[in-house]
Amino acid sequence: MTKSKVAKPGPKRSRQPEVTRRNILDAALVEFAEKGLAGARVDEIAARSGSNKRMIYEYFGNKDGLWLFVLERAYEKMREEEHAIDVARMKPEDGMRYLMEFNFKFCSRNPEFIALLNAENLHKAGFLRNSKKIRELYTPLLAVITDLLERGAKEGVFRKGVDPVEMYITIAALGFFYFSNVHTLSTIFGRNLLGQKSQKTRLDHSIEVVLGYLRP
Amino acid sequence: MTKSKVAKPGPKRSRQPEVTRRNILDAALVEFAEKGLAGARVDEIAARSGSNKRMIYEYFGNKDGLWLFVLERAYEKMREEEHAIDVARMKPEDGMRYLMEFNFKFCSRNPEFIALLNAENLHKAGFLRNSKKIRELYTPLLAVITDLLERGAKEGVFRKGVDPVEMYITIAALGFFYFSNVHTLSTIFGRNLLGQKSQKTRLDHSIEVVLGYLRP
Amino acid sequence: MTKSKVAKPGPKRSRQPEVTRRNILDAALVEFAEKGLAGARVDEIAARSGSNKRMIYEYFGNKDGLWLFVLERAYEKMREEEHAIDVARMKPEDGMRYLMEFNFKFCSRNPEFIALLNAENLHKAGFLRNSKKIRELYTPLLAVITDLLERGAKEGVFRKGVDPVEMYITIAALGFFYFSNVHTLSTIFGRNLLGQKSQKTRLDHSIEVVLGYLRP
Amino acid sequence: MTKSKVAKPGPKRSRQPEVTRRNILDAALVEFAEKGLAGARVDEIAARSGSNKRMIYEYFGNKDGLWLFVLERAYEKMREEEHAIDVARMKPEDGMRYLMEFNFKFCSRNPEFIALLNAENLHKAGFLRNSKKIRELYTPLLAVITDLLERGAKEGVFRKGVDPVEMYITIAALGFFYFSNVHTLSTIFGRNLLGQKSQKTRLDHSIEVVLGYLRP
DNA sequence: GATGAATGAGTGTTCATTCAT
DNA sequence: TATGAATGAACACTCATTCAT
Repeated sequence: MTKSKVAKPGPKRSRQPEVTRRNILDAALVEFAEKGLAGARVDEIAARSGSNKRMIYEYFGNKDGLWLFVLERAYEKMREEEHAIDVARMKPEDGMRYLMEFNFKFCSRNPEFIALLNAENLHKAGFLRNSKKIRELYTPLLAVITDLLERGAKEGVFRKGVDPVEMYITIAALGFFYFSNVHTLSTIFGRNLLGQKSQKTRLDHSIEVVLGYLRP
Repeated sequence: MTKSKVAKPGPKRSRQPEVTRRNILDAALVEFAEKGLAGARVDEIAARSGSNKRMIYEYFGNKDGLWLFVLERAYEKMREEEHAIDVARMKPEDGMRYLMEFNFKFCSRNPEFIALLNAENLHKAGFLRNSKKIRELYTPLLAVITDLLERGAKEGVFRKGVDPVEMYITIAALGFFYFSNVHTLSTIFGRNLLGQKSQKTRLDHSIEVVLGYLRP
Repeated sequence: MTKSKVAKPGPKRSRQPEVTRRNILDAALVEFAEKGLAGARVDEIAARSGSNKRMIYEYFGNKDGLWLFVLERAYEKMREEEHAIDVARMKPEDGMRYLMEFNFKFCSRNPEFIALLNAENLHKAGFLRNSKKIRELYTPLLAVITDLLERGAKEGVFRKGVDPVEMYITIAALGFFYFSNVHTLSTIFGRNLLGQKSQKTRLDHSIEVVLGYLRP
Repeated sequence: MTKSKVAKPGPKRSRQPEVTRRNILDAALVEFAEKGLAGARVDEIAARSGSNKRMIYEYFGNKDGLWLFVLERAYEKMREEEHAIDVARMKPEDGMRYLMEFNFKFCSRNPEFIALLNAENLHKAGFLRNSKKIRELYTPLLAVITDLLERGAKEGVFRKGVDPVEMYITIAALGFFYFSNVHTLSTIFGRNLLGQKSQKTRLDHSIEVVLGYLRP
């Protein structure tokens, strides 16, 4: 186990700040999502990133700073995808269906996002509240929902007077909760709710609940 | 085991195993709910409990063991309250309304339960899966929902063919998600969603969603 | 939020891995020899080494790992010195005399070695058995003894048919036991057996026992 | 010490001070011999003894006090057995043979004694030195050896001028060392030295060494 | 005399963070 | 910019010992 004193040539000194930064963020996302803020290990993030601890402190100040960056990045990603949604020309019912499917599937393929949000809620959104960046990322989904509800009501296919914020929360809940609690639910019901079939059944039911409710 | 004495230990050496045990569990519930498993501190739990660390290890083996006990106790508590629900003689619609209200308000007044469940899901329900005790506590709510759906369908006030498990998840989601994500949602929407008014609005909306969906 | 930390200067960050490592091993040897494995304190070793606890775990994994390294090093040291012995050209009787003296004096000036071996025997050689390194360090003394016995027998100055392994154990015993039990023996006999004179008397006697036995 | 009572304590509350005392000492001997003073656990001793910790402190003051009692008892036992030796009427050579066999076999069947003595030497015989009781138990073996050497010399079968104390140490060494270091030796030589055959070979060799040396 | 709950000072180990190179 | 050795505070957990019953 004797370590040589010879100065090592440095096998992978990348000297690519942006790459290093991104590698750290990627590694941190995984680690934080797996273990939460308190459970995550800076050493582990450094190892996973292929970089080293010093760089984490260089770029992000400290563990908490890194957490904030990861959180901001996760929100950005979601918002970017949400922006891609265009239901303006869809029929209200189709639009709502599409939108719920998007939300459901986003949760399905981004379990880290779920974990991150739950952790952030554990901290009473302390980081989020201090992030100007995130507060500015007002969810565009709300605008889309508002538009759909208004058009639906005007066309007589949706009931009137539905509050868009409540509708938003309901839609979010129907997707998020399932994946957020999938392990405890699977355990209690004795089924693997992450299976393809279970997910489809769940999505169909959710859509039916919302559309059933919206019908006048 | 005498439980006649008050929970607060005397000046020193109270010598009441059951009381000590309970005090530790109470303190642990608070600490775990506030900081999660990794973030919780055994020292802090000991201090809060008015006892000392050694007793924690005496009664619960280690931190993980304590976590499991706290989790089991939280589930038990919920199940006990659920058992008290009797909607057998209510009209299906009233029963459903009552049941949703119960679920919503349980989440509202037991934020620790929310935090605990989220943390347990972070661990992929690893503890839950190993707890025979909890697995046996099959949620009685499911039976109640099944009964309501059947009676409602028979009486023609509810649509037919609704899967009780899906219905259960939907109801749970509509209550749990709101309180689970209340801090991030409050931050993003810039309102205090924990206010009485917001809660009432939310509950009313949720009930309306479910009943609107169920109407044939 | 995660941990409150204050930056302290720290007077000496030597940054010399090999030196740090060695300092730890040196300190550990003393501490282990003085108090055994269970009685030794990692804190104490860190303090004596002039380094800190974290480095111990960095280099040796844990207390047991450190013990193993110390043990291995002690064996290596003995083996190195043993290698320096060259009795090939000495007359058998002189060679045997020299060899016993070496063994006796090695024990005399390496009391830590004695303590270490006794502790390891308390653990039923559990660490030794798992150390590939040590098992490979087959004692060269045995080869030397074998050669002496053979030459002596051939030359007619030593009795024939003496088992080298038994001879080895006898020689080892006559040196090791004295120093291993010197404190209890001194107490019981009411003399300081560590004195120069006592040691000389003892060595002379031991040599005489072996040579007396070996004479045909 | 009354030995009339049966060793088995009652199901609970035995109210037999002497029995409790003895059970504790028995348990402590095993625990101390297995793990040394520092490594032994008071809890474990209490559990093994079938009694409880309070009694240990009642009877022996503290852990160190218990150690001293165990040590004294071990010495007493050895001295009692040594007293049973009667070689006064044996021929010197037979006497010496018998005595070495006794010593060897005593070590063989009392490994706890070995462990205890080694531990005590680790502490530089600190406890022994403070035990008036033990210091008074001057080894009777020495007298026996002196007698044998004198008779042997007078009869012309043993060499003259052999120091009895040196002879005592040599004999002790030849028995004690083998069992004291049996695990490390077994590991290094790759044989189980505790086997019947190995022991016999060893004893025969030891006797031959001493007798070979003593012959004029 | 006996029991076992209670205690506080450790004890090995891990962590986020800093600094020399 | 990059590296990884170094640090001390904290962490989970253990121990000998005491005390109420």
